[in-house]
Amino acid sequence: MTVDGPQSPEQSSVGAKSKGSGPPRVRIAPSPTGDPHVGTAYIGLFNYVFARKHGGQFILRIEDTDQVRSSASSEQAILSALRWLGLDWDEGPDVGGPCGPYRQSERLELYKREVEVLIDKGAAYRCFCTKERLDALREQQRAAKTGRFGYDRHCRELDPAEARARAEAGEPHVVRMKMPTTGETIVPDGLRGNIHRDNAESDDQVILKSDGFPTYHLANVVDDHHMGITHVIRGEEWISSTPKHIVLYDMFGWEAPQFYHLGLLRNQDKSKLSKRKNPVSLDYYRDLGYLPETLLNFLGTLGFSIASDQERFGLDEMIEHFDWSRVSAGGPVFDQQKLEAFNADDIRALSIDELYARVKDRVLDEARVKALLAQAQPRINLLDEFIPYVSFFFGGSVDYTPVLAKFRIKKRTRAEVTGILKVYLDEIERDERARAFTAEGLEAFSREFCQRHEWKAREVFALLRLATTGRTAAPSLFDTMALCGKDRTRRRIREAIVTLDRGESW
RNA sequence: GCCCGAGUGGUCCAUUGGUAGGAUGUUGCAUUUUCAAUGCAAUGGAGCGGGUUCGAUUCCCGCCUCGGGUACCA
Repeated sequence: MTVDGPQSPEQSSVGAKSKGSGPPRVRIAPSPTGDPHVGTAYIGLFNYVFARKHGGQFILRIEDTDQVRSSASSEQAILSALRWLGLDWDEGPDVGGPCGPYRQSERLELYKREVEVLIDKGAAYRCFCTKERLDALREQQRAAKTGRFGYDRHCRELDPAEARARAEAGEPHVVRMKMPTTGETIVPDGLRGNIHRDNAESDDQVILKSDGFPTYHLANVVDDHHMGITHVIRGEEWISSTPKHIVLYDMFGWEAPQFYHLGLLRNQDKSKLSKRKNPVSLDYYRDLGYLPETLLNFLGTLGFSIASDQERFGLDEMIEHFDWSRVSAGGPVFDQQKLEAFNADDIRALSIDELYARVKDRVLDEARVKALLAQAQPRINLLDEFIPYVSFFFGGSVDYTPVLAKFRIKKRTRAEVTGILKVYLDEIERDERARAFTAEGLEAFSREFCQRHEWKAREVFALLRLATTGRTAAPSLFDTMALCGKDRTRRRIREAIVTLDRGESW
Protein backbone atom coordinates (compact mmCIF):
# COMPACT_ATOMS: atom_id res chain seq x y z
CA MET A 1 0.00 0.00 0.00
CA THR A 2 1.31 3.39 -0.90
CA VAL A 3 1.67 5.92 1.83
CA ASP A 4 -0.06 8.68 -0.03
CA GLY A 5 -2.38 6.90 -2.39
CA PRO A 6 -5.93 8.10 -2.33
CA GLN A 7 -6.89 5.16 -4.50
CA SER A 8 -7.90 2.63 -1.95
CA PRO A 9 -8.13 3.88 1.59
CA GLU A 10 -11.09 1.61 2.21
CA GLN A 11 -8.86 -1.38 1.69
CA SER A 12 -6.72 -0.21 4.57
CA SER A 13 -6.77 -2.59 7.47
CA VAL A 14 -6.92 0.37 9.79
CA GLY A 15 -9.91 1.84 8.06
CA ALA A 16 -11.81 -1.38 8.31
CA LYS A 17 -11.18 -1.78 12.00
CA SER A 18 -14.18 -1.65 14.27
CA LYS A 19 -14.17 0.94 16.99
CA GLY A 20 -14.96 -1.65 19.62
CA SER A 21 -11.63 -3.37 19.43
CA GLY A 22 -8.04 -2.33 19.73
CA PRO A 23 -6.46 0.96 20.71
CA PRO A 24 -8.21 4.23 19.87
CA ARG A 25 -7.41 6.33 16.85
CA VAL A 26 -8.15 10.02 17.26
CA ARG A 27 -7.40 13.10 15.21
CA ILE A 28 -7.34 16.83 15.13
CA ALA A 29 -8.45 18.42 11.93
CA PRO A 30 -7.39 22.04 11.79
CA SER A 31 -8.44 24.23 8.93
CA PRO A 32 -5.47 26.16 7.48
CA THR A 33 -7.30 29.46 7.22
CA GLY A 34 -5.34 31.66 9.58
CA ASP A 35 -2.88 31.77 12.44
CA PRO A 36 -2.48 28.65 14.56
CA HIS A 37 -5.16 28.97 17.22
CA VAL A 38 -4.93 28.12 20.93
CA GLY A 39 -8.27 26.37 20.53
CA THR A 40 -6.61 23.93 18.16
CA ALA A 41 -3.94 23.26 20.76
CA TYR A 42 -6.62 22.80 23.41
CA ILE A 43 -8.56 20.24 21.42
CA GLY A 44 -5.29 18.71 20.24
CA LEU A 45 -4.10 18.26 23.81
CA PHE A 46 -7.16 16.28 24.85
CA ASN A 47 -6.96 14.11 21.75
CA TYR A 48 -3.26 13.54 22.26
CA VAL A 49 -3.60 12.67 25.93
CA PHE A 50 -6.50 10.32 25.28
CA ALA A 51 -4.58 8.52 22.54
CA ARG A 52 -1.43 8.17 24.63
CA LYS A 53 -3.37 7.05 27.67
CA HIS A 54 -4.74 4.08 25.77
CA GLY A 55 -1.79 3.36 23.55
CA GLY A 56 -3.61 4.58 20.45
CA GLN A 57 -2.73 6.82 17.54
CA PHE A 58 -3.05 10.57 17.22
CA ILE A 59 -3.56 11.77 13.68
CA LEU A 60 -3.26 15.20 12.11
CA ARG A 61 -5.50 15.89 9.17
CA ILE A 62 -5.69 19.14 7.26
CA GLU A 63 -9.22 20.24 6.47
CA ASP A 64 -8.56 22.51 3.52
CA THR A 65 -11.90 22.16 1.79
CA ASP A 66 -12.40 25.92 1.74
CA GLN A 67 -10.46 26.77 -1.38
CA VAL A 68 -10.81 30.49 -0.89
CA ARG A 69 -9.53 30.78 2.64
CA SER A 70 -7.03 27.93 2.92
CA SER A 71 -3.34 28.60 2.44
CA ALA A 72 -0.15 26.60 2.49
CA SER A 73 1.54 29.11 4.76
CA SER A 74 -1.18 28.73 7.33
CA GLU A 75 -0.84 24.95 7.23
CA GLN A 76 2.89 25.31 7.71
CA ALA A 77 2.40 27.61 10.69
CA ILE A 78 -0.08 25.23 12.31
CA LEU A 79 2.26 22.28 11.96
CA SER A 80 5.18 24.17 13.41
CA ALA A 81 3.15 25.55 16.32
CA LEU A 82 1.88 22.11 17.26
CA ARG A 83 5.36 20.72 17.02
CA TRP A 84 6.60 23.49 19.29
CA LEU A 85 4.07 22.37 21.86
CA GLY A 86 5.25 18.79 21.61
CA LEU A 87 1.96 17.27 20.51
CA ASP A 88 3.54 14.86 18.04
CA TRP A 89 1.25 13.11 15.66
CA ASP A 90 1.64 9.55 14.46
CA GLU A 91 0.19 10.20 11.03
CA GLY A 92 -0.14 13.44 9.14
CA PRO A 93 0.55 15.30 5.90
CA ASP A 94 4.25 15.66 6.66
CA VAL A 95 4.95 12.25 8.18
CA GLY A 96 2.64 10.13 6.05
CA GLY A 97 0.89 7.03 7.31
CA PRO A 98 -1.26 4.16 6.06
CA CYS A 99 -4.41 6.23 5.50
CA GLY A 100 -3.07 9.11 3.46
CA PRO A 101 -3.17 11.56 1.99
CA TYR A 102 -3.85 13.60 5.10
CA ARG A 103 -4.87 16.73 3.27
CA GLN A 104 -8.49 16.78 2.20
CA SER A 105 -7.84 18.70 -0.99
CA GLU A 106 -5.90 15.62 -2.10
CA ARG A 107 -8.75 13.22 -1.42
CA LEU A 108 -11.30 14.71 -3.78
CA GLU A 109 -11.73 11.53 -5.80
CA LEU A 110 -12.69 9.63 -2.69
CA TYR A 111 -15.42 12.08 -1.73
CA LYS A 112 -16.77 12.10 -5.26
CA ARG A 113 -16.95 8.35 -5.27
CA GLU A 114 -18.69 8.21 -1.92
CA VAL A 115 -21.16 10.87 -2.96
CA GLU A 116 -22.05 8.76 -6.01
CA VAL A 117 -22.74 5.89 -3.65
CA LEU A 118 -25.15 8.05 -1.69
CA ILE A 119 -26.88 9.34 -4.82
CA ASP A 120 -27.27 5.80 -6.15
CA LYS A 121 -28.80 4.75 -2.86
CA GLY A 122 -31.23 7.64 -3.04
CA ALA A 123 -29.71 9.09 0.13
CA ALA A 124 -28.47 12.25 -1.57
CA TYR A 125 -29.54 14.34 -4.53
CA ARG A 126 -28.32 17.03 -6.87
CA CYS A 127 -29.58 20.52 -6.21
CA PHE A 128 -29.61 23.25 -8.85
CA CYS A 129 -30.89 26.08 -6.72
CA THR A 130 -29.10 29.36 -7.31
CA LYS A 131 -27.52 31.46 -4.64
CA GLU A 132 -30.13 34.12 -5.36
CA ARG A 133 -32.98 31.73 -4.68
CA LEU A 134 -31.36 30.55 -1.47
CA ASP A 135 -30.78 34.11 -0.28
CA ALA A 136 -34.36 35.07 -1.04
CA LEU A 137 -35.56 31.98 0.78
CA ARG A 138 -33.57 32.82 3.86
CA GLU A 139 -34.81 36.40 3.76
CA GLN A 140 -38.38 35.21 3.53
CA GLN A 141 -37.95 32.76 6.41
CA ARG A 142 -36.49 35.44 8.57
CA ALA A 143 -39.38 37.77 7.83
CA ALA A 144 -41.99 35.06 8.42
CA LYS A 145 -40.65 34.43 11.93
CA THR A 146 -41.77 30.84 11.71
CA GLY A 147 -38.79 29.68 13.66
CA ARG A 148 -37.98 27.35 10.85
CA PHE A 149 -34.92 28.06 8.77
CA GLY A 150 -32.94 26.08 6.27
CA TYR A 151 -33.24 24.72 2.78
CA ASP A 152 -36.79 24.01 1.64
CA ARG A 153 -35.90 20.78 -0.19
CA HIS A 154 -36.89 22.31 -3.49
CA CYS A 155 -34.79 19.88 -5.56
CA ARG A 156 -35.27 16.83 -3.39
CA GLU A 157 -37.88 15.17 -5.61
CA LEU A 158 -36.29 15.91 -8.96
CA ASP A 159 -36.06 12.83 -11.12
CA PRO A 160 -32.54 11.47 -10.46
CA ALA A 161 -31.96 10.54 -14.09
CA GLU A 162 -33.00 13.97 -15.24
CA ALA A 163 -30.83 15.60 -12.60
CA ARG A 164 -27.89 13.52 -13.72
CA ALA A 165 -28.47 14.59 -17.30
CA ARG A 166 -28.56 18.26 -16.31
CA ALA A 167 -25.38 17.84 -14.33
CA GLU A 168 -23.63 16.11 -17.21
CA ALA A 169 -24.73 18.91 -19.49
CA GLY A 170 -22.66 21.15 -17.29
CA GLU A 171 -25.33 22.84 -15.21
CA PRO A 172 -23.81 24.04 -11.93
CA HIS A 173 -25.12 22.22 -8.86
CA VAL A 174 -24.38 20.95 -5.40
CA VAL A 175 -25.22 17.64 -3.78
CA ARG A 176 -27.35 17.54 -0.67
CA MET A 177 -28.01 14.75 1.78
CA LYS A 178 -31.60 13.55 2.10
CA MET A 179 -32.26 14.14 5.75
CA PRO A 180 -35.13 12.11 7.23
CA THR A 181 -38.09 14.38 7.98
CA THR A 182 -39.41 12.41 10.91
CA GLY A 183 -38.03 10.69 13.97
CA GLU A 184 -35.10 11.79 16.06
CA THR A 185 -31.37 11.21 16.11
CA ILE A 186 -29.51 10.62 19.32
CA VAL A 187 -25.96 11.79 19.72
CA PRO A 188 -24.31 9.74 22.43
CA ASP A 189 -21.76 12.14 23.91
CA GLY A 190 -19.19 10.68 26.25
CA LEU A 191 -19.13 13.89 28.23
CA ARG A 192 -22.73 14.99 28.16
CA GLY A 193 -24.85 11.87 27.83
CA ASN A 194 -27.37 11.40 25.05
CA ILE A 195 -28.31 14.50 23.13
CA HIS A 196 -31.65 14.21 21.32
CA ARG A 197 -32.57 16.12 18.21
CA ASP A 198 -35.65 15.91 16.01
CA ASN A 199 -34.63 15.09 12.47
CA ALA A 200 -37.04 17.74 11.22
CA GLU A 201 -34.72 20.32 12.80
CA SER A 202 -31.94 19.47 10.39
CA ASP A 203 -32.19 20.52 6.78
CA ASP A 204 -30.75 18.88 3.70
CA GLN A 205 -27.15 19.87 4.20
CA VAL A 206 -24.91 20.49 1.20
CA ILE A 207 -22.28 17.75 1.17
CA LEU A 208 -20.59 18.47 -2.14
CA LYS A 209 -20.08 22.06 -3.25
CA SER A 210 -20.39 23.27 -6.81
CA ASP A 211 -16.61 23.48 -7.09
CA GLY A 212 -16.41 19.75 -6.53
CA PHE A 213 -15.04 20.11 -3.01
CA PRO A 214 -16.84 18.41 -0.14
CA THR A 215 -18.19 20.37 2.79
CA TYR A 216 -16.82 19.68 6.23
CA HIS A 217 -19.77 17.48 7.05
CA LEU A 218 -19.12 14.99 4.29
CA ALA A 219 -15.34 15.11 4.37
CA ASN A 220 -15.10 14.57 8.11
CA VAL A 221 -17.43 11.57 8.05
CA VAL A 222 -15.78 9.96 5.04
CA ASP A 223 -12.28 10.56 6.36
CA ASP A 224 -12.98 9.54 9.93
CA HIS A 225 -14.36 6.29 8.59
CA HIS A 226 -11.57 5.59 6.14
CA MET A 227 -8.93 6.60 8.64
CA GLY A 228 -10.39 4.31 11.26
CA ILE A 229 -11.09 7.08 13.75
CA THR A 230 -12.71 5.58 16.84
CA HIS A 231 -13.25 8.65 19.01
CA VAL A 232 -14.02 12.16 17.85
CA ILE A 233 -12.97 14.71 20.45
CA ARG A 234 -13.83 18.19 19.24
CA GLY A 235 -15.32 21.54 20.25
CA GLU A 236 -18.85 22.20 21.36
CA GLU A 237 -19.50 24.18 18.21
CA TRP A 238 -20.02 20.88 16.41
CA ILE A 239 -22.80 19.52 18.59
CA SER A 240 -25.59 20.84 16.44
CA SER A 241 -24.31 19.31 13.24
CA THR A 242 -23.44 15.97 14.76
CA PRO A 243 -26.93 14.53 14.13
CA LYS A 244 -26.33 15.10 10.43
CA HIS A 245 -23.02 13.32 10.71
CA ILE A 246 -24.62 10.38 12.45
CA VAL A 247 -27.26 10.16 9.73
CA LEU A 248 -24.47 10.15 7.15
CA TYR A 249 -22.70 7.27 8.89
CA ASP A 250 -26.01 5.51 8.85
CA MET A 251 -26.60 6.13 5.15
CA PHE A 252 -23.18 4.75 4.35
CA GLY A 253 -23.77 1.79 6.64
CA TRP A 254 -20.76 2.68 8.76
CA GLU A 255 -20.32 2.60 12.47
CA ALA A 256 -20.10 6.08 13.98
CA PRO A 257 -17.22 6.91 16.31
CA GLN A 258 -17.72 7.85 19.94
CA PHE A 259 -18.19 11.61 20.32
CA TYR A 260 -16.91 13.93 23.03
CA HIS A 261 -17.65 17.64 22.77
CA LEU A 262 -15.43 19.88 24.87
CA GLY A 263 -16.48 23.34 26.01
CA LEU A 264 -15.22 26.29 23.99
CA LEU A 265 -12.47 28.57 25.29
CA ARG A 266 -13.85 32.00 26.24
CA ASN A 267 -12.80 35.63 26.58
CA GLN A 268 -13.05 37.36 29.97
CA ASP A 269 -16.60 38.39 29.09
CA LYS A 270 -17.50 34.76 28.34
CA SER A 271 -17.91 35.22 24.63
CA LYS A 272 -16.12 32.73 22.42
CA LEU A 273 -12.37 33.32 22.51
CA SER A 274 -11.56 35.81 19.78
CA LYS A 275 -8.55 37.71 18.58
CA ARG A 276 -10.46 40.95 19.03
CA LYS A 277 -10.32 40.49 22.77
CA ASN A 278 -7.42 38.11 23.40
CA PRO A 279 -4.23 36.95 21.79
CA VAL A 280 -5.30 33.64 20.25
CA SER A 281 -2.36 32.82 18.02
CA LEU A 282 0.00 30.13 19.27
CA ASP A 283 2.77 32.18 17.66
CA TYR A 284 2.04 34.95 20.13
CA TYR A 285 2.63 32.66 23.08
CA ARG A 286 5.70 31.17 21.48
CA ASP A 287 7.23 34.52 20.51
CA LEU A 288 6.62 36.21 23.83
CA GLY A 289 8.30 33.38 25.64
CA TYR A 290 5.66 31.25 27.21
CA LEU A 291 7.11 27.82 27.85
CA PRO A 292 5.39 25.18 25.73
CA GLU A 293 4.98 22.75 28.61
CA THR A 294 3.47 25.54 30.70
CA LEU A 295 0.94 26.43 28.04
CA LEU A 296 0.01 22.78 27.74
CA ASN A 297 -0.38 22.46 31.51
CA PHE A 298 -2.51 25.58 31.61
CA LEU A 299 -4.73 24.37 28.77
CA GLY A 300 -5.02 21.08 30.62
CA THR A 301 -6.38 22.77 33.74
CA LEU A 302 -9.09 24.30 31.58
CA GLY A 303 -11.55 21.45 31.73
CA PHE A 304 -9.48 18.79 33.39
CA SER A 305 -8.14 18.17 36.86
CA ILE A 306 -5.91 15.54 38.37
CA ALA A 307 -7.08 15.91 41.94
CA SER A 308 -8.57 18.55 44.16
CA ASP A 309 -5.32 20.13 45.17
CA GLN A 310 -2.95 19.79 42.23
CA GLU A 311 -3.09 21.82 39.07
CA ARG A 312 0.54 21.89 38.09
CA PHE A 313 1.19 18.76 36.08
CA GLY A 314 3.19 17.65 33.09
CA LEU A 315 1.93 15.91 29.99
CA ASP A 316 2.95 12.54 31.39
CA GLU A 317 0.96 13.12 34.56
CA MET A 318 -2.04 14.28 32.60
CA ILE A 319 -1.86 11.10 30.55
CA GLU A 320 -1.50 8.99 33.65
CA HIS A 321 -4.55 10.46 35.36
CA PHE A 322 -6.71 11.15 32.34
CA ASP A 323 -10.29 10.01 32.59
CA TRP A 324 -13.46 11.47 31.09
CA SER A 325 -15.03 11.64 34.53
CA ARG A 326 -12.42 14.27 35.36
CA VAL A 327 -13.28 16.46 32.38
CA SER A 328 -15.83 19.24 32.68
CA ALA A 329 -18.01 20.43 29.82
CA GLY A 330 -18.33 24.11 30.66
CA GLY A 331 -16.62 26.73 28.48
CA PRO A 332 -13.63 28.00 30.48
CA VAL A 333 -12.34 31.56 30.39
CA PHE A 334 -8.79 31.73 29.09
CA ASP A 335 -7.23 33.71 31.92
CA GLN A 336 -4.02 35.40 30.75
CA GLN A 337 -3.03 36.35 34.28
CA LYS A 338 -3.11 32.83 35.55
CA LEU A 339 -1.22 31.51 32.54
CA GLU A 340 1.45 34.11 33.16
CA ALA A 341 1.66 33.15 36.83
CA PHE A 342 2.21 29.55 35.80
CA ASN A 343 4.89 30.64 33.37
CA ALA A 344 6.63 32.79 35.99
CA ASP A 345 6.65 29.83 38.32
CA ASP A 346 8.15 27.54 35.72
CA ILE A 347 10.82 30.02 34.73
CA ARG A 348 11.88 30.22 38.37
CA ALA A 349 12.09 26.48 38.61
CA LEU A 350 14.64 26.31 35.78
CA SER A 351 18.36 26.14 36.48
CA ILE A 352 20.36 29.03 35.11
CA ASP A 353 21.82 26.72 32.47
CA GLU A 354 18.37 25.62 31.38
CA LEU A 355 17.09 29.16 31.41
CA TYR A 356 20.05 30.30 29.34
CA ALA A 357 19.37 27.59 26.81
CA ARG A 358 15.72 28.62 26.54
CA VAL A 359 16.50 32.29 26.15
CA LYS A 360 19.19 31.63 23.60
CA ASP A 361 16.93 29.36 21.68
CA ARG A 362 13.77 31.41 21.80
CA VAL A 363 14.72 35.04 22.33
CA LEU A 364 18.28 35.44 21.08
CA ASP A 365 18.54 32.96 18.29
CA GLU A 366 21.22 33.75 15.77
CA ALA A 367 18.97 34.77 12.92
CA ARG A 368 17.04 37.25 15.01
CA VAL A 369 20.08 38.79 16.65
CA LYS A 370 21.69 39.25 13.25
CA ALA A 371 18.57 40.86 11.85
CA LEU A 372 18.50 43.24 14.81
CA LEU A 373 22.19 43.96 14.41
CA ALA A 374 21.58 44.91 10.80
CA GLN A 375 19.15 47.54 12.01
CA ALA A 376 21.40 48.70 14.83
CA GLN A 377 24.70 48.86 12.98
CA PRO A 378 24.11 52.21 11.24
CA ARG A 379 22.69 53.70 14.40
CA ILE A 380 24.98 52.79 17.27
CA ASN A 381 28.45 54.09 18.02
CA LEU A 382 29.47 51.69 20.74
CA LEU A 383 28.90 47.94 20.80
CA ASP A 384 27.35 48.24 24.21
CA GLU A 385 24.59 50.45 22.89
CA PHE A 386 23.18 47.53 21.00
CA ILE A 387 20.97 46.19 23.77
CA PRO A 388 19.36 49.50 24.76
CA TYR A 389 18.85 50.38 21.13
CA VAL A 390 16.90 47.23 20.29
CA SER A 391 15.11 46.89 23.60
CA PHE A 392 11.68 47.63 22.20
CA PHE A 393 11.90 44.60 19.94
CA PHE A 394 11.45 42.52 23.05
CA GLY A 395 8.69 42.04 25.54
CA GLY A 396 5.00 42.72 25.35
CA SER A 397 3.78 46.16 26.35
CA VAL A 398 5.67 49.39 25.84
CA ASP A 399 5.20 52.50 27.97
CA TYR A 400 3.37 55.22 26.08
CA THR A 401 3.47 57.84 28.81
CA PRO A 402 6.56 59.68 27.49
CA VAL A 403 5.18 59.87 23.96
CA LEU A 404 1.49 60.27 24.61
CA ALA A 405 1.39 63.82 23.30
CA LYS A 406 2.99 62.71 20.04
CA PHE A 407 -0.14 60.81 19.10
CA ARG A 408 -1.85 64.15 18.62
CA ILE A 409 -1.95 64.93 14.97
CA LYS A 410 -2.87 68.33 13.60
CA LYS A 411 -6.48 68.60 12.49
CA ARG A 412 -7.30 65.09 13.65
CA THR A 413 -9.47 64.28 16.63
CA ARG A 414 -8.59 61.59 19.09
CA ALA A 415 -11.47 59.50 17.80
CA GLU A 416 -10.07 59.77 14.30
CA VAL A 417 -6.65 58.63 15.48
CA THR A 418 -7.89 55.61 17.42
CA GLY A 419 -10.35 54.96 14.63
CA ILE A 420 -7.73 54.72 11.92
CA LEU A 421 -5.61 52.44 14.09
CA LYS A 422 -8.58 50.17 14.68
CA VAL A 423 -9.30 49.96 11.00
CA TYR A 424 -5.64 49.26 10.33
CA LEU A 425 -5.67 46.41 12.81
CA ASP A 426 -8.74 44.98 11.16
CA GLU A 427 -7.41 45.25 7.66
CA ILE A 428 -3.99 43.72 8.20
CA GLU A 429 -5.83 40.51 9.02
CA ARG A 430 -7.70 40.52 5.78
CA ASP A 431 -5.06 41.80 3.42
CA GLU A 432 -3.05 39.22 1.56
CA ARG A 433 0.13 41.34 1.56
CA ALA A 434 -0.08 42.42 5.17
CA ARG A 435 -0.97 39.05 6.61
CA ALA A 436 2.45 37.54 6.00
CA PHE A 437 3.94 40.52 7.84
CA THR A 438 7.02 41.08 5.71
CA ALA A 439 8.43 44.59 5.44
CA GLU A 440 7.64 44.76 1.72
CA GLY A 441 4.11 43.49 2.12
CA LEU A 442 3.39 45.82 5.00
CA GLU A 443 4.68 48.81 3.13
CA ALA A 444 2.71 48.08 -0.02
CA PHE A 445 -0.42 47.54 2.00
CA SER A 446 0.10 50.54 4.24
CA ARG A 447 0.69 53.03 1.43
CA GLU A 448 -2.43 51.86 -0.29
CA PHE A 449 -4.26 51.95 3.03
CA CYS A 450 -3.39 55.62 3.53
CA GLN A 451 -4.60 56.57 0.08
CA ARG A 452 -7.82 54.69 0.44
CA HIS A 453 -8.64 56.28 3.77
CA GLU A 454 -7.35 59.71 2.73
CA TRP A 455 -4.73 59.98 5.41
CA LYS A 456 -1.22 61.21 4.76
CA ALA A 457 1.35 58.44 4.92
CA ARG A 458 3.33 60.63 7.27
CA GLU A 459 0.44 60.76 9.73
CA VAL A 460 -0.32 57.05 9.77
CA PHE A 461 3.31 55.98 9.76
CA ALA A 462 4.04 58.20 12.73
CA LEU A 463 1.15 56.65 14.63
CA LEU A 464 2.27 53.15 13.79
CA ARG A 465 5.83 53.87 14.87
CA LEU A 466 4.65 55.28 18.18
CA ALA A 467 2.26 52.41 18.77
CA THR A 468 4.69 49.60 17.97
CA THR A 469 7.81 51.06 19.56
CA GLY A 470 6.73 53.70 22.04
CA ARG A 471 9.40 55.91 20.47
CA THR A 472 9.54 58.63 17.91
CA ALA A 473 12.79 57.39 16.49
CA ALA A 474 13.31 53.81 15.38
CA PRO A 475 14.54 51.90 12.36
CA SER A 476 12.53 51.96 9.19
CA LEU A 477 8.92 51.46 10.18
CA PHE A 478 8.13 48.36 8.19
CA ASP A 479 11.38 46.62 9.03
CA THR A 480 10.58 47.40 12.62
CA MET A 481 7.08 46.02 12.46
CA ALA A 482 8.22 42.91 10.65
CA LEU A 483 10.99 42.30 13.16
CA CYS A 484 8.73 42.90 16.12
CA GLY A 485 6.52 40.28 14.62
CA LYS A 486 2.86 40.21 13.86
CA ASP A 487 1.59 39.26 17.27
CA ARG A 488 3.69 41.67 19.27
CA THR A 489 2.89 44.52 16.90
CA ARG A 490 -0.79 43.74 16.89
CA ARG A 491 -0.85 43.63 20.66
CA ARG A 492 0.87 46.99 20.97
CA ILE A 493 -1.39 48.73 18.49
CA ARG A 494 -4.32 47.35 20.45
CA GLU A 495 -2.83 48.64 23.69
CA ALA A 496 -2.07 52.03 22.18
CA ILE A 497 -5.71 52.34 21.20
CA VAL A 498 -6.80 51.46 24.73
CA THR A 499 -4.34 53.96 26.20
CA LEU A 500 -5.56 56.72 23.91
CA ASP A 501 -9.21 55.91 24.50
CA ARG A 502 -8.59 56.17 28.22
CA GLY A 503 -6.68 59.42 28.02
CA GLU A 504 -8.32 62.42 29.64
CA SER A 505 -6.73 65.25 27.75
CA TRP A 506 -6.47 65.66 24.04
C1' G B 1 -37.29 33.31 16.21
C1' C B 2 -36.08 27.93 16.43
C1' C B 3 -32.69 23.87 18.05
C1' C B 4 -28.69 22.35 21.28
C1' G B 5 -25.28 22.92 25.41
C1' A B 6 -23.39 25.00 30.13
C1' G B 7 -24.19 27.44 35.00
C1' U B 8 -19.54 26.36 42.57
C1' G B 9 -15.39 32.77 45.03
C1' G B 10 -13.65 37.96 39.65
C1' U B 11 -11.29 33.61 36.91
C1' C B 12 -9.84 27.96 36.56
C1' C B 13 -10.86 23.53 38.95
C1' A B 14 -12.20 20.07 43.46
C1' U B 15 -15.95 18.32 46.81
C1' U B 16 -20.61 16.65 49.29
C1' G B 17 -27.95 14.75 50.51
C1' G B 18 -25.60 17.43 56.56
C1' U B 19 -24.10 25.15 54.65
C1' A B 20 -17.75 24.09 50.53
C1' G B 21 -11.40 23.33 49.40
C1' G B 22 -6.97 24.50 46.25
C1' A B 23 -4.98 27.70 42.48
C1' U B 24 -5.02 32.49 40.31
C1' G B 25 -6.53 37.52 41.34
C1' U B 26 -7.05 41.50 44.89
C1' U B 27 -5.57 43.65 49.81
C1' G B 28 -2.48 43.73 54.16
C1' C B 29 1.92 42.30 57.11
C1' A B 30 7.07 40.37 57.32
C1' U B 31 11.69 40.22 54.68
C1' U B 32 14.43 43.11 50.94
C1' U B 33 18.32 49.86 50.01
C1' U B 34 14.10 49.49 46.26
C1' C B 35 11.52 46.13 43.13
C1' A B 36 10.70 41.09 42.07
C1' A B 37 10.71 36.56 44.48
C1' U B 38 9.55 34.26 49.21
C1' G B 39 6.62 33.54 53.89
C1' C B 40 2.14 34.62 56.64
C1' A B 41 -2.74 36.55 56.75
C1' A B 42 -7.23 38.59 54.87
C1' U B 43 -10.91 39.05 51.03
C1' G B 44 -14.40 36.56 48.28
C1' G B 45 -18.70 31.52 46.10
C1' A B 46 -23.11 27.23 44.81
C1' G B 47 -27.90 32.26 39.04
C1' C B 48 -33.37 32.67 40.54
C1' G B 49 -38.12 30.38 42.05
C1' G B 50 -40.70 26.11 43.33
C1' G B 51 -40.83 20.82 44.75
C1' U B 52 -38.89 16.00 47.19
C1' U B 53 -36.34 15.53 52.07
C1' C B 54 -35.44 16.05 59.00
C1' G B 55 -31.91 18.58 55.82
C1' A B 56 -30.48 20.46 48.74
C1' U B 57 -25.09 23.51 46.21
C1' U B 58 -25.95 18.24 45.18
C1' C B 59 -32.16 14.97 43.11
C1' C B 60 -36.84 16.82 40.12
C1' C B 61 -39.57 20.93 37.54
C1' G B 62 -39.92 25.92 35.77
C1' C B 63 -37.36 30.36 34.76
C1' C B 64 -33.02 33.37 34.00
C1' U B 65 -28.17 34.18 32.19
C1' C B 66 -24.20 32.93 29.14
C1' G B 67 -22.43 30.16 24.96
C1' G B 68 -22.88 27.36 20.32
C1' G B 69 -25.66 26.23 15.85
C1' U B 70 -29.24 27.73 12.38
C1' A B 71 -23.56 28.71 5.29
C1' C B 72 -21.81 25.95 -1.41
C1' C B 73 -16.84 28.35 6.72
C1' A B 74 -14.61 24.97 9.42
